[in-house]
Amino acid sequence: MRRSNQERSGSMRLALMAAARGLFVEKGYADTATPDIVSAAGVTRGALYHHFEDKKALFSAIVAEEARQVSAEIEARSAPSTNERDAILDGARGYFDAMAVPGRTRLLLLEGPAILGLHSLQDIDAENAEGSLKAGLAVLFAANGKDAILLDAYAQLLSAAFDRAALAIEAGGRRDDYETAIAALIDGISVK
Amino acid sequence: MRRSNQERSGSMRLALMAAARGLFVEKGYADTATPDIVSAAGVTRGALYHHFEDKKALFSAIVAEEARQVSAEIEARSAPSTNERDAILDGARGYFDAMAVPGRTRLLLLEGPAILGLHSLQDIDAENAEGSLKAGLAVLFAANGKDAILLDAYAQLLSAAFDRAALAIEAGGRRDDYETAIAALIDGISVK
DNA sequence: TAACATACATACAGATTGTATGTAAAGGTG
DNA sequence: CACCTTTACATACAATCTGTATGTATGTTA
Repeated sequence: MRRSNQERSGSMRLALMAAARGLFVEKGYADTATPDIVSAAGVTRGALYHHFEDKKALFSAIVAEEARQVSAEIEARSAPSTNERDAILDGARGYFDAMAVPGRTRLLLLEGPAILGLHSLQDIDAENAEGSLKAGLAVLFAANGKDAILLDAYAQLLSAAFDRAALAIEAGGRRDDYETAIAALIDGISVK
Repeated sequence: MRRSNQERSGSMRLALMAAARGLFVEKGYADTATPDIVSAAGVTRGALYHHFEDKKALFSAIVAEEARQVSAEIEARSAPSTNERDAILDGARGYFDAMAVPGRTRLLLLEGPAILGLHSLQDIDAENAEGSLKAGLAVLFAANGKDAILLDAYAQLLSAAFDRAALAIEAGGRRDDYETAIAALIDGISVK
C-alpha cells in the first residue's frame, strides 16, 4: 500500500497523541515513559522523536488539542442565546460538558499548567474560555450600565471559579449546585 | 562538637528542605535532580533518603510547611476584625501577603496540585485557606439571613478566585484591583 | 563499656531521556 | 525511468537520574 508522506505523518501524529493521551491521563505525565507511549501506538521511539521535539512537545500538542475542543464547545453553546446573561451561563454549561470528557481536567487544569507553565498554556490556547467569558461579561456590564474597569479581573476570577467547579463536579459534586453558585456570582457582580 | 541525634536530624531536615525549596522554585520539581539538592545542602544523597522516603516526600514536606505558614497568616489576620465581612476581606489580604512570598504560588498552586494530587494536597493542608473562608462565609450568610445550602460551593469557587488572584498579582496585576473584585464577588452573594 | 540504633556516605542496578546513526520509502528532476 | 534528495521511521548509544543496598561513624542505652 502506497501512502503519501503527508498522510503517513498525519496519522502517525494522531496515533502517538492518542496513545500518549491515554497514558498521561491514566498515570500522569511524569510516570508515563516514552517507551510505553510508542509501544501503545505500535511504533518505536524513533517515530515519536521524529514528529515531536521531545516528550513535553507531545504533551503540549495534546493539551492544545483539548483546549481547542473545549473552546469550540463553549463557542457553539453560547452563540445562540437570546440575552447576554444566558449566553454566559450557556457557555458555562458548555464548558462543564466539555470538561466532563475523561482526562480533560487533569490535562488542562492540573498537569498542563504545572508542566507547560501558566503563561505558555494561555498562549497555546489563544481563544480560550476566559476570553469568551470576558467578551460576554463586557456586553453584560455595558447592558447593566456597570463600568468595565475591573473587567479583566472579574473575567480571570470567574474563569478560575469555572475551573474549580469543573474539578469539583468531576470529584462527585452536584453539577446543579455549581451552576447555581456560578450564576449567583455573575448576577452579584452584574449590578451597578 | 557533640550534637544529639534529634538536633542533627532537625537541622538536616531543615537544610535539605531549604536547599530543595530554592531549586524547586527556581527550576521546577521535575528539572531538579536529587544530586543538585544534596549538593546545595552540602551533604550526600544518603542524608536525603534517610530523612525522606523519596523525592516526592521531600517536596510534600516543603509544600506542607508553606501551606502551614499561609494558613497561619490568614488566621492571624482575620481574627481581630470587627464584622464578618471585614474578617473575610482581611483574611484575603493576609492570604495575598502570604502568597507574595517568592515561590509560594508555584509550590502551592501550580506544582503542588499536579505532583501530589489535589486530593492529597487538601489532606496535607488540613486547616487550609478554603476552610477559613467557608467558616467566615457561614457566619456572614447567617448574619444576612441567606441560606447556607450552597455554602460549600461558594467557598470552593471563591477559594479558586483567591488563588487565581494571587497568581495574577504575582504576574504583575494590580493587587488593589483584585481585592476590589474579590470584595464585589463576596458582597454580591451575601445578599438574600 | 558493650550492644544497639540512628545518621549519614558510598556503591550499584535499573530505567529513562535525548541524540546519533542507519535504512527504507516517498518525491522531485533530467 | 534512472538518479538524487528528502522525509519517515528504526536501532544503537551515551548521559543522566532514581531508589536501594551496603558500609561506617556517631549517638544512645543498659
